[in-house]
Amino acid sequence: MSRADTAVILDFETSGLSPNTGDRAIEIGAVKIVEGKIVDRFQSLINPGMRISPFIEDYTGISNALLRDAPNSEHVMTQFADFINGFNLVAHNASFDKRFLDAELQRASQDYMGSFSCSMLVSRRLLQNAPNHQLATLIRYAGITTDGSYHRALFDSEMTTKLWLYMLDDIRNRYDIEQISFSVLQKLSKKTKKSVHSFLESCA
DNA sequence: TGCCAGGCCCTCTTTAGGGCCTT
Repeated sequence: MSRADTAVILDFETSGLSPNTGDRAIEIGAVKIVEGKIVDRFQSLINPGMRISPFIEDYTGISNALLRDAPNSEHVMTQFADFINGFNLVAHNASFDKRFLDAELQRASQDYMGSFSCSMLVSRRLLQNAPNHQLATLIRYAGITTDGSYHRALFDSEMTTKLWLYMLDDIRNRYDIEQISFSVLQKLSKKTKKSVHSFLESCA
């Protein structure tokens, strides 16, 4: 059984919303957890080979001047493929990060074997009383302290990691499940809101 | 020329529309 508390939690900053319309990754951050403990981190700016918009400069705080001297995608993604090797992956709104991960890895002729789970989909099932399911809102809702700025890749992946571990604890405490498998979290995302409780009780 | 993401989820649904979430 592969454990839900052993994974790489990642986050991309990008030039826009879709690699299909020419957008590129400009920063990647990731946290590696093994049995609930942080064992490694990964962070790098990525030179996208194009100028990013003033909106993205403002949104992320990452400037064109910073990116000019950053390593290219092939270099960064080759290192990152090694970092995630053998691990399952988590991201907040994973469908977004998966699209960029796939596109940037392909450029570097790299691949990965792990499966993806989405902290946002899990939170929609588990934290149904949260005001919304934006990462920053969920962090506040969970009472997790912060000491940095959102919209940077490593900080967001650190926050997603804390949220992920908070939700695993929540499941353990509420449903008395000793060990949660990664596949249970993936299945949880596909349950209807109403069926979450009975599903988790059946896992206990 | 004009437009430009896409997957998930809810509901006034399923022959669809619109909000959420990510940058």
